[in-house]
Formats: sequence, structure tokens, C-alpha cells
Amino acid sequence: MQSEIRVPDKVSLDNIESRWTKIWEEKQIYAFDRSKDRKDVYSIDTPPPTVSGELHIGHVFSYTQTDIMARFWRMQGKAVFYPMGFDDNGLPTERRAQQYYGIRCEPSQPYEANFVPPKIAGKTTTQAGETNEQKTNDAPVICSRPNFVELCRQLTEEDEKVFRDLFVQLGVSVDWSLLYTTIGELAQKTSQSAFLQLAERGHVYRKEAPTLWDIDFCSAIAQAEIEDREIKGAYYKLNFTSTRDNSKVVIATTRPELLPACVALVCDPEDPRYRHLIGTTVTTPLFHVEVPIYGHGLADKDKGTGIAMVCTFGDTTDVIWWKDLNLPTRVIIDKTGKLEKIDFSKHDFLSRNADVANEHYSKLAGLSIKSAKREIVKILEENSELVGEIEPISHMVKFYEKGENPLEIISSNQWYIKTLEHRGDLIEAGRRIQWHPSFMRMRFETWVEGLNSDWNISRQRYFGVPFPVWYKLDSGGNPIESEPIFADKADLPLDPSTTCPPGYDEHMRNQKNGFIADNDVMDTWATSSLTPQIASRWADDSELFEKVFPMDLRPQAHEIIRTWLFSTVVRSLLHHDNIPFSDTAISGWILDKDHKKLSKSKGNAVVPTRYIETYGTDAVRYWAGSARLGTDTALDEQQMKIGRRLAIKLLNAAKFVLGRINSVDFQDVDPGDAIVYTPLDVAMHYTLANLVTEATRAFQNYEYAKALDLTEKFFWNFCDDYLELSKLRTYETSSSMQTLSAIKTLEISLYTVLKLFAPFLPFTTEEIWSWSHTDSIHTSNWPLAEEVLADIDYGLQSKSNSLEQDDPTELNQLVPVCSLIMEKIRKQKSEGKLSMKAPVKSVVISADKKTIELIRLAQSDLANAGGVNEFIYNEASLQQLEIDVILEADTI
RNA sequence: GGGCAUUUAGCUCAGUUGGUUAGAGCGCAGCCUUCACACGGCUGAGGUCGGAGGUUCGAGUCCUCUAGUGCCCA
Repeated sequence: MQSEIRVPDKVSLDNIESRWTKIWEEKQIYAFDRSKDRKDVYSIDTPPPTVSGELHIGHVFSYTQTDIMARFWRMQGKAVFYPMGFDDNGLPTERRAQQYYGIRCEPSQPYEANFVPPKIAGKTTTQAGETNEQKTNDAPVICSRPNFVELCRQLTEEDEKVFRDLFVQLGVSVDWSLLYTTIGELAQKTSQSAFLQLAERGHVYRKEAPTLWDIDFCSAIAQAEIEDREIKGAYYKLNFTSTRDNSKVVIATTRPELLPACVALVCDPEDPRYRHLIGTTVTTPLFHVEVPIYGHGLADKDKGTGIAMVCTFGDTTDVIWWKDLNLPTRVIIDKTGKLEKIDFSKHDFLSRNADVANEHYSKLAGLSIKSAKREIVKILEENSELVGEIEPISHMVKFYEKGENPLEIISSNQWYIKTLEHRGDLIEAGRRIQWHPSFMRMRFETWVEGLNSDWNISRQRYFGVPFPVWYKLDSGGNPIESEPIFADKADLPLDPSTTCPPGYDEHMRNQKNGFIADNDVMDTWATSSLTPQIASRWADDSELFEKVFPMDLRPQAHEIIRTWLFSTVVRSLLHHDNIPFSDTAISGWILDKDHKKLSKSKGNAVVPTRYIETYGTDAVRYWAGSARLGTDTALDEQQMKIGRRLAIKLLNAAKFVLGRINSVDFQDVDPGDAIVYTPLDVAMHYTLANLVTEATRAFQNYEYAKALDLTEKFFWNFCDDYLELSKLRTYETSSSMQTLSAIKTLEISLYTVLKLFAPFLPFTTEEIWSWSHTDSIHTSNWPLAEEVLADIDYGLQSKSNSLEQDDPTELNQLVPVCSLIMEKIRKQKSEGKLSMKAPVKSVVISADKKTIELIRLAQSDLANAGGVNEFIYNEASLQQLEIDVILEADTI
């Protein structure tokens, strides 16, 4: 809504962030309008940031990019569904709470109503709960699971405030009423009911199987959370003894501590060195357990000595051998990574010399894996069972991405979502999604093709969404895992440790013939994979769900394609037989000046608010908006300075233009009359319309950085040339048609450019817009090329000019030609070390007839802007335009 | 080991379907205190596009090989 123009005397970027965020909040301009039809909705599946993590400049970068697109679609007239979520469930929060409060969770402990943690933010607390500066290194205090969860929730609330403040300060145009958290009730209800639906449909199963296991977190880990790390290790060569002829068989292993868990040896069936041993047995050194030798294609004859020991379980290959060869299970490592007690005189571990075996093993039982390795090497050496030198190597070992010790493989009961059998459908779904940039789809496909196990979704942790499941206990009090009791959907969300299964009483809990709760929680990705369903309230608002699902856009970083994007596609496929979003925008990373990834551990991470405070939000947004999707970008303060300069330039140009509009009275003119008719002004409109077309197309193709670049180039040329060319005309008598034409052109150019910049520089553009409008620029309409051209009446001029035709496209060279002439004039003055005001005696132009005619159309503006006395034209059939500028000073 | 991406001025990056003397900003140098802008403006000097070969009338832009860098997967 246009209003009286009021331009401040002194324009400034100071404090515009706080002023406008407040007004936007009050006026609710980013509120989602659910009355719109589906086709008029643009929905965004915002990534919920991990709030227990560090606030990172990367957040600023990628969330700004999404916001830029959101603002574009809003101005396109879409009802933008733009929620924010906070990912607070899971391990990162647990870890942070442990450190922050100095606690450790022990599920067997009872709840303590007035529990005061020993620390708050690392400082010790008094009995009254006040903090004390004195630091302590005391061991963590043990607390119950409900106390632990309570403290985790308290902490995430504080963390979320910090994140929210940053996003508000950044001008991210989310509708905060749509906020969800991954530990919140809605997320729990959605995750649990989705789990039950998968169970109904047979897409999940529970199974005891060897699972990748983190010994520090005491939890199973999924394939997607694993990374390979190269670590130093060594080959130890061990002597096995043939039971046939007492000959020695030497195997090489990196894990001698697993020798007690050895169940077989394997070699390449074609290997002439060992082929004859297949089918025979050997005894293990120290423990004298008899194990068979098998041939198997996966045995690598070039690795070590070419024959390997199979242990349950040393690595994933062991699992394959164990499965393929139907080997027995000898478990020696417990869930915390310590060696269990074992008796070599009994069943599984039966030794030919149990006393000796037990004596050796007594030195190992109870040790950690690392200590056990040192110890067993010592014993092997003492008993001369270590052959040759220890050969140091470095090799790839699987780690939990957040873990510090190599993963072990431990057999346990877990819930799995079937993914392997859907591989083809998943790839097909990936192809139905539009990827920006498109090559990122490859990451998804290689990941799906490389899947080797179903998705393990249960974690032996505390702060997460519980499974809505119990198990019957048999007469011996043992859980019957094969017969889970599922909760009633109407009762969700629930915690099975405090809620009874249907048909049971609380007193039957943990009793023989009673029931026991499933104590695990869901993998955090099992919840995050449902962000489209959570945000759109699939669980309780089907009308909203229909309106926003599948989402239009999933923005995210590329390193979580295999986790978040993949798992979201899995869930959407299994629950809705559909893709979860039509487009995905993959943002790049922030790198430091040396092109290293920014991270806290490398010490090069930076607090983002510092940049916002130094350069202003719009300047920081400008930096983020200049980076294309999928491209890693250097953290460049210089780029922010440029953004700030652009914002200031906009303020000043606007101040001038609005000042000129104020100086004339458009009431004198019939609004129905087209008043843009001067050739230069008409040409300017065509250039502007072209900009609108190209910038819009770029936005539609998710190339916002290109739109910014185009707009910025236009704006700078507009200021350098058109503003100067038309300036004198705008100072002429107010009712002159020529003056009105120029001012109208300035006005349309300004408002158009403002709108094109609005997604990038929401604060600056809103500030300027408010000088002449009562509504927000962010809810105004995106400019249309036709609209830009609507006020033109070129016929008015063409009747009196010398161009033969009325065709205004003849003019499309006028703006660049004028720019060229202005440039030459400025150059001449600059080289003559003169002020830009210095008069020019003459400008001599040699060109073809048509170009000369074109230039004549803008001659008076050129004369005005350049201070030119006369133009001299030399008509020639030149390929190129030649311009000579002769200064008054030259003649002296 | 397989794959994806990237390599353009000192730096950070644009270069659309191959087409006239390769663009921008920063930095650097010089000039200008101009009535929108000194939290500024203008002007200028810098690249032959990682390397080699090929297709073509014509390639930074397509093809092959090769080197460096980053990432994904095994």
C-alpha cells in the first residue's frame, strides 16, 4: 500500500534488524495461510538443527539460502509453509547434558524428585542449586533415567533459545508457530504411530544378530552412522598347530586379543599353499581350542600370510564367514568393551588343555580391548607363539561417526526397518526428485546401491523416542522377544516403562508371566526421517497434511544425504508410497581461507553473530546468497563488506529517487496516460524488464546466486549511468513531460530492483520500502516484465524522432551505448585528473548511421550528464563505435 | 580401488545451447570531497582459461588421455 513519501535526512543501516524483526513478528507477515489451495502452497522441509551442537557459520549460510528461496516464492504469491524444527533428541544432547551437569544415567536407579545435579555448566552447585566457581573433577553422579531425561529437556530448552535468536536475527522468515522439536510430543506421537504402521505392514522386524556396536555409548549403530578411519595397527603372526601332524600354520591378525574367540581359519580355496589344509583342524595357540580350516572366496591370499582366523566377531567379514560357514559363536567382548569371564573346560570354548587355557585367560578377563591386546601379545611372546616381527601397518577401521573407539560387533536384539528389498524403489524415488545441483543424486544412488544391511533403528540409549512396545515374560521371567505387544495407536505418545500394555496391570511389570518394557529408544534418524510428516502434522491434522505434503523443497547439506535424505525417502515410500518432496536443494560447506572445512575440533570454527554484528545481517546474507547450491564456499569477510556497501548504496539511491518523486506532482497527470516516452527511459524499461525475466527464471531454477548477480550488475549500472543521465531532467520544471518520464522510470526501476533484492536483503529493502509504503515489501508481488513495460508509450516519441519504425526494440542498444559514452567521458576526465564536473568541449562520434541516430535520441541527457558542449558525428561504415572526448582543458 | 565434483587475473568467483578483442568484485595503482552516496564515487593495470592431444570454419565451453585438489562409496 503506497503512502506519503517520507525519507529520513540521514539514512543508515543501524539497528534495522531489531526494528524490523519486531514489526514482522507483530504483523505476522510470515504466518502460513492454510486457506490457500495446494497448488498455491510452497512447503519447505526445514532441516532441524542439532541444538546441542555448536552454533556455526554454516547454519547462517545454508538457512539464509533457503530463506532466500522462501521469500521469492512468498512474493510469487505462494502461501509459504516454512516451519522450524529443533533436533534435540539423541546422543549429542545426552553427551552435552552429562558434561554440563556432571551426571551419568543409570536406568536401574529410582526417580528422585528433588534431584540437584552436581554441576551446572561445568560449575559445582550448592545444595540450594546455586552455582559455585570452584571447578571439580569428580566422577559423574549417577541419576535415574527420568531425572536424566528431565535435565536433558531443560538443557535443550536453553540451547534452543540461542538458536532461535540467531535465526530471528538472520531474518529467516519461518512461521514460528509451526515450531517442532524431535523430542517433543508431536514428534514422539508421529514416530511411534509411524513405527506401528510399519509393524502392521510388515516393514519392521526384531531380530537378534551381530550388530555394529559402540562400546563407549553402549549402543548399536546403523550403517549410515559409520565412517571409515585410517588408524595405525600391526600384523601379529600367530602359530596354530595342525591336529593331523603338529605342523604349524601361521596366520596374521591385527586383533590378537580375539584369539580366544577364534572359531575357524579361512583361506582362498585356490591357494596352493593352504588348499590341502581345507577340511583339517588346527588348535589355537595358548588356548588349545580345536578349530576347522575352510576355504572361502572372501579370503584374500595377498593379505597377511594368506590365511586368516575367524573370530566372533572381529569385523564384518567375520560375520559373513560365520554366516556362510555356519560357524559357532564364541563371544568374549561384552557391551562395554571388556573381556568376559570364560571357562575353557566347557561347551563352546572346550579346550584340549583347559587348565593352561584358563590360566592364560585369567590374565585377560576383565581387561579392556586395548589392555587385553597388550597382555595377550606379552603372553604369546612368553610362550613363543608369536612368529617373526610385529609388522606395523595402517588400515581402515569402522568408527561410529561420533565415537572415539573402533566399533565392535556384538550380537543383540534390535528393531530393523526393511530397506534392502526396496533398493530398486528407492533409486527410482531418487530419480523422481529434482536435485539441485543434479549431480548430488549420484551420492544417493551410490549409497542405496552400497546398502548391506537393513536399517537398525533401535538404540540402547535414554534420551529419545521410546518404542511403544512391551514383551511378554515367560514363566521363567525371560522376555519372549518374538512376541512383542504393540501399543494402541490411541494411547500415543507413551513411554512403555511407565505405561502398561493393553490388558496388563502395572503390578505385572517385570514379573514372571507378566511383561517387560522395551527399554530402547529409536535412532534419532528414525524420528528425523519423519520431519515432513511431523511438520505437516500427519498424526493429527490430515487437512494440513494434504495441503503441504509432499513438500516442495528439502534443503540440506550434502554430508547427510545418506542419513537424513535417504531415511526420509525410505519412510515416505513405506508410509505413503510417494516421494517426500519434489525438489531438494543441497547446500555446500563453509571452508576457511585455506579451504579447510570449518570445525570446532580444528579450532577454525567461528561464532556467526560476530559477522552479523560487524557487517549487518543483510551483508552476511549477501555473502550466503552469492554462493551457488552444492558449492563449498570460503568464509570471506570481504564478500560481506561488499554486501554492506551494496545495502548502503541502495539506501542512498533510494533516498535520491524518492526525493525526486516527491518534488513533482503526479496529480497533474492523468494516471491513465502513459508517461514514459523519452527514448532513453523507454530503453531503460526494456533493460529492466529483461532483468526481471532473467532473475525470475534463475530463481525458478534454484539459481538464486545468479539472480543476485544479475540484479546487482543492473543496479550498479543504473546508478552509474542512468541516474546521472536523467538527473538534470528531474531537476527541470515539475510539470515537464520529460521530467515526469524520467521520474517515472526512476521510480519503477527503484521499486523493481528493491523487490528483486528483497529476498537477499530483507532488512534494507523493507526499510526503504517503508519510506513510501505501509505494507511489507515481503508480502508484495514479485515484479513482472509486462508490468514494468505497462507505463510505456513509445508512440508519443517515435512520431517525432528520426527512427523509421515504431519498434521499441530498436532501442535495446541505447542503454549500453550511452554507458559506453559516459565511460569514455569519465575516463578522459579521470586521466586529465579533473573533477567529473569538468566541462567537455566536444564528443566526436564515428559510427554507422543507425548508431548515430540512436545516440542522437539521448544526446541531451548525455550532454547534461557529461557537461558536453557539442556532439560531432562522423558517419562511417565502421564495424566499431569510436568515441573521442575533447575536454575544455585540452584546448588551453 | 570405483565414482562425483573442481582446476579461468595476486585472491574469491561468473562464463547459459561452442561464435566477434575472456567477465565481475576484492586487493593494487591513480584520480575526484560531485547538490543520493567518504560506511563513498570514478578510472586503470593485471589472465589465453591445470597440461597434452582431438573434433570443428571456430573451444574456457564438446571428446580422449593426464596431473593437482576436495568429497562420496568400497
